[in-house]
Amino acid sequence: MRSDEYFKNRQIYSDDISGYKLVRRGWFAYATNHLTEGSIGLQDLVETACVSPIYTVFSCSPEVDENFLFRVLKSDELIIQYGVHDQASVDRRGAVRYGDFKKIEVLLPPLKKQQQIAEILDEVDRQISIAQTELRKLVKVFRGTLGWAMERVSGDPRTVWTAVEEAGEVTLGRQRSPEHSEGDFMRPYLRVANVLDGYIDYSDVLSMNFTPAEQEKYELRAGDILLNEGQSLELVGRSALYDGPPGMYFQKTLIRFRTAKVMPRYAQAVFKYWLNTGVFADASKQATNMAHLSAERFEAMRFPLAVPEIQEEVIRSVERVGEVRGHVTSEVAKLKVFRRALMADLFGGGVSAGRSA
DNA sequence: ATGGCAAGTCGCGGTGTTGT
DNA sequence: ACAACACCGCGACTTGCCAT
Repeated sequence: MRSDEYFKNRQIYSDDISGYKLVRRGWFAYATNHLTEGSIGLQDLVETACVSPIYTVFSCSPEVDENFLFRVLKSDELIIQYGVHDQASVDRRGAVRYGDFKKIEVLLPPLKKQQQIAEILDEVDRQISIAQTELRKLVKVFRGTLGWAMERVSGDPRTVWTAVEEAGEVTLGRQRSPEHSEGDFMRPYLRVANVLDGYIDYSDVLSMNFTPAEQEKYELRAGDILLNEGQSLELVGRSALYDGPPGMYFQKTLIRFRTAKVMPRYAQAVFKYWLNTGVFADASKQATNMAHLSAERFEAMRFPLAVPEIQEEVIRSVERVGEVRGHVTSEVAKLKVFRRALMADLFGGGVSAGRSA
């Protein structure tokens, strides 16, 4: 994409671009020292573009469909190949010289077949992007629904307003420190990176040592709500309900809210509403490069104790939207699997082997 | 000892320049 | 033109000082 679109309000490229390389429409360019990260592209925006001299520029021969080749060059399989040819230098990353790059072998079906494959992949990608647009709309619907539900809460005369600390128990997690990085009681713990908007991501869980006494204090129970204590202003207060098994702990960048007075899912909806409407942002303190909602300020926030019937109403309306969201999300996941299977076929499919570049 | 938060580190997606 | 080397800005995450 264009540099000035990617970097809004600042110029990244040199003032003098006379040394830049030209890339015609249909040509490829890859960042010589970042190829292992998949930094390769097909120029299809304008007749002629230019890139920093660090890029290697090439075009393909007439028996190769560039859209097809682009898909292949971007595939996981080839990105692994790039790693093999990467020559690391002192710096963070090495480079893949064109001399090595051009020797990488790829399966090359007849031109007609290449075009078919590229079309199918285009279609799958289009479907994925439609579903993702749908998801974005649902996020708005969700906001609206939640806002409406919370109005019901504040409009109900039976709702009692109380401090967060009265509505439940607020605890900060255990701080990380080198002395806890090993020991006899290594236990998994959650941190900011795991607590996303409304759900917990377990794909990267770290562990540290928790003594039995600490385990008692920091163990999570189903129904606990975890909130981000500090981060950028928009992310402070992002929360999710913990519904996993015992044996999981949490770190100090998270605040735990444990309640017996209201339904946990209702409480999480309230926190989500606070996140949406900037209530958390207002309560946080912005330091030089990080915002913090302290446990103290959180405890003092005014929490609406709605009657059970209204709580259930909030949970139901939020869940209805959540269900549709779940369907679309799994649709996207399926399309991605389908796409991967197609690519895998291409690499294990035993079509005649050829060479490109 | 606890917890608030300033400041540091590191990864990532980018960028250049210099010597041969 | 290529190979090697070097840096930037930002955000995510960690460290550890300091006040209570």
